Amino acid sequence: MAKSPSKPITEHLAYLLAQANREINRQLDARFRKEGVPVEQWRILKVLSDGKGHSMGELAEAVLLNHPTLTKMVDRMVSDALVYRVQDADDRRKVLMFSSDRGKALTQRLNSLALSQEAFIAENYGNKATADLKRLLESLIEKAN
Amino acid sequence: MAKSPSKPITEHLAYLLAQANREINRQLDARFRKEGVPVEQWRILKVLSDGKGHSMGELAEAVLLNHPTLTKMVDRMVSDALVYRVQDADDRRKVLMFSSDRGKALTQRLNSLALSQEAFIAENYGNKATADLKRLLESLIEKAN
DNA sequence: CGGGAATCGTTGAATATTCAATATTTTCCA
DNA sequence: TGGAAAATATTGAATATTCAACGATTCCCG
Repeated sequence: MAKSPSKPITEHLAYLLAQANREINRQLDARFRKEGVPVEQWRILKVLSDGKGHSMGELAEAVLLNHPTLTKMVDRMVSDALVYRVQDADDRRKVLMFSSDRGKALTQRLNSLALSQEAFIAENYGNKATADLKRLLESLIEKAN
Repeated sequence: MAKSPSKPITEHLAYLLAQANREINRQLDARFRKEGVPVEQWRILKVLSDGKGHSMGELAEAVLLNHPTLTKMVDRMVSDALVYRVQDADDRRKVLMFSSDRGKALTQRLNSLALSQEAFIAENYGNKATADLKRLLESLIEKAN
């Protein structure tokens, strides 16, 4: 009996997700390059763009970063005057994050870069395929939790 | 006119991919935990499991790592006696990587953990959905290059 | 052939991330 | 009420990744 060949790595869902994620993220990063902002900061700014004040825990969850990483990234963003911290009066363990005016202006520029990427993908990849893919991903994420 | 709400981040393909990738990778990492091996090392071992000898460039491409990161990860794996380097006789700029016996044995254990994850996903998420998702991802990856 | 340009992999320094431990505040229940 | 346990965010040390520069080899073309 020959050695079992075992499924090639390119057929594993985990690998396909990693590859697709890497590629799409690279393209988005390239668009953000001229603003000098990593994708994670866009996510943070976007979540904060409702003006409401989000705790670090909420943020970490929403932007797919763990706490210490987020803390340090926020430190940098505070240095750049994009966001600021306010201690939560109701629960003084918490810190509420807000976007500054400068942060809001940047958010709009980044949003438009991101939307243009989405449009580009939809165009090259097809509207239906894009919609189907999104739906399947949402459903996978929901099941996986 | 009210401030435009702009598309929520959870509707961006880039975000959905990042989220799904993160979740699936976490689960896989948890399974690999008892072997103490990160997912990237499994990818490397898997590519090398054809016994053929792959250059660092090939490997970097295949396992979604950039060159310096791969070099250092391979250094660690050499220390652990999982893989070894051989200078390519035909092109002495190149280094060919091979899996050791110890590496091959580990690969098999990891493969079976990975397959069990795939089975788990297929079961919870549905065979059809899984197949559809894979197909769409493959096609996205192809288009994106 | 000769030599400049390209390719391949590694290195060192700078940067970023992670893990474990900590400080602070709140919650809960005995 | 008192105090142990839980929740929240940060810190510092250890680890990993990235960027730019380098050394070695091969390619290519004048």
